[in-house]
Amino acid sequence: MQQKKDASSSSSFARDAFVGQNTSDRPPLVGKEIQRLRQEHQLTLDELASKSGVSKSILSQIERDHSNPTLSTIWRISQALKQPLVDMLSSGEEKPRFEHLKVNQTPVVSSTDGKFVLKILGTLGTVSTLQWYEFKAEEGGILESESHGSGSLENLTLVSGKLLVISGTESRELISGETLRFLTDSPHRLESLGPEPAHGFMVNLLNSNESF
Amino acid sequence: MQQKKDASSSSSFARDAFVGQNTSDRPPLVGKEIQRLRQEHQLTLDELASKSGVSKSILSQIERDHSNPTLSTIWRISQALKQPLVDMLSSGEEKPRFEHLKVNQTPVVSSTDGKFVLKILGTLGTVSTLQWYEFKAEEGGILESESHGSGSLENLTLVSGKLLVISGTESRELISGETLRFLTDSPHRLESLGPEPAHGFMVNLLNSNESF
DNA sequence: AAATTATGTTCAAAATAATGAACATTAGTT
DNA sequence: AACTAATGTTCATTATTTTGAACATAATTT
Repeated sequence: MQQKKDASSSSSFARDAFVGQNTSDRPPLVGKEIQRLRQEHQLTLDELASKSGVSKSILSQIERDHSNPTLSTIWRISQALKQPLVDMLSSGEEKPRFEHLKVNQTPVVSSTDGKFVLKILGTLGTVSTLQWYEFKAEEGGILESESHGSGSLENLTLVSGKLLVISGTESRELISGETLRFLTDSPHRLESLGPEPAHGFMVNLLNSNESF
Repeated sequence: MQQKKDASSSSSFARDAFVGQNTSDRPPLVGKEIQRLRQEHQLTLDELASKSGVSKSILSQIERDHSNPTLSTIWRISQALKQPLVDMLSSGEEKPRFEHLKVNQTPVVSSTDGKFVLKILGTLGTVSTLQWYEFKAEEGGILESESHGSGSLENLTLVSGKLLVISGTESRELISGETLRFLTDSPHRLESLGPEPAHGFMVNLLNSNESF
């Protein structure tokens, strides 16, 4: 049965077509976003239609969320607007954009004598493990670490002070502004040489196969 | 006209339905990914059908990429599989372009008037792309950045000063010692509020699917 | 091995997305 | 104000997706 068209089937779409069993949430409404992008590109419906190969009429309906576009259709539109398909779809969804850590929420590790303070700024664990830190160490402050495992990299930047780095049998002395990247597949040690406190950043990549 | 069905319209789909004018690339093939997820959840087609409200037959066809699903359909499936719709779609796309970033995804670090200084401390490119920076900005210094692409994360720690962060429509104010983690899939902007210079550290992960 | 069950695939019908042409509306000109 | 051009919306038709039932196939039980 061909049933009623356009206007009627349109409004029925918005209300009926999406009543799955997830009544709470609904599929992303891409209309607004597509319209925004099209206007940003200074395109008319006709122009976008010819660029994308999607008919003007369905574009009009999609922009007003009166149609439930096909994957292929959304994709052709996203191509014409040079927008990653995924971004277009996620634009509507409200996602947690920010994670704000207050001062006292930042984990701090310090050496036994309190002279070497390490602040854990962040961790990512998807691919391989990544961690980064800020450290401050007064003269004589020492940080001893076990091996982080084969293929682990430590990236150290000294903002101020002087720092002695010993990894395995080798050692280097860092001065303010310098960066050192080294393997941490063996025990290693950082020592603030003073006299001013050492201050810097550190990025650690564990178990990667990154080479340099 | 009802035309040929199933098997025939199926194979015709794969070849014909997608011949837009973007002949080079094609919409993501979600079939494999959906099947993988369904099996991972130990669900049969019948079970997924009743969970999602999408008929078994169309599930079968979608999994074999013999149908061009509707946004609403993909969404209902993604809900049933507890998978963010966006992840499901991007899985098929060739996204492991580990090393090679396209132009529009290359972070534009614009230090406009010299009041905002960004020091690139390091880069790693094996898994996804990782970069980290130190920044210093006197009062009024502004750093404007384009989107770093979908799934990009910026991790900002402020050592001293005051910093205003605007991403999309949201904004946050950071004070000394605080850390902010936010998505950078849209243009964003950092502004030193002064009076003392803002000094901090930034770790950017591009094209990850890390969430928080 | 036949029967039963579980699982996935195809069929005909129904619902709906997509198309091109006609229509409506607004903006700009004479 | 009427005319024209530009842009967006609705209409009738066509093409496809989606559905539920029938069918096919593989796995398990009796």
